[in-house]
Amino acid sequence: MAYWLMKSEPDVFGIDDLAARPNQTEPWDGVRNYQARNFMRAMKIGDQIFFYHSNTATPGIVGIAEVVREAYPDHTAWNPDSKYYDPASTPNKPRWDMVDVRYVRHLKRIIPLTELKGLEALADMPLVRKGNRLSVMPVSEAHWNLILALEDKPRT
DNA sequence: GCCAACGTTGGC
DNA sequence: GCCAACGTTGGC
Repeated sequence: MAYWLMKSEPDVFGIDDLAARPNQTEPWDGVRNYQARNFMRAMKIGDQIFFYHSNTATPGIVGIAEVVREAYPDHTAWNPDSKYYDPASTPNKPRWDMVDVRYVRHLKRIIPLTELKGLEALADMPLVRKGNRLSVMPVSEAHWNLILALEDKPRT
């Protein structure tokens, strides 16, 4: 089993929105970056995901989700009315994929980006590197466990 | 709202 | 294939 981190803007679709969906499940559509898409293609059912809130007052990891359907074509790319429309993608030759993710739980507290940046052990995590804009990224098992342990610790 | 960093596009 | 211009991300 692998671990991932996926970013979303809470004003658009936050973890509370995921928890409120039927079956607490939602297709992760709208990814229009090749690197992020390729990571989604590598996801397997049961993989665990850190749900990250970006573009908000306190960006950080807020909860956990899991993969319940592996990569399949993102049909929003074919819809001219969608803000994710990409005329280069067609049903015969889909360019973009998505996965379905299901809510698992909120973390006991938000783990803010500022706190993650302060941890030497996470220095090589793409998330904390300057200028990183990847919206989907792998998380090593060591990092996953380290970050999970933070939710029971008071902020340092 | 600003703007640094980065990915993509398209002219040549 | 290069690279300038442009658009987007996302922290602050």
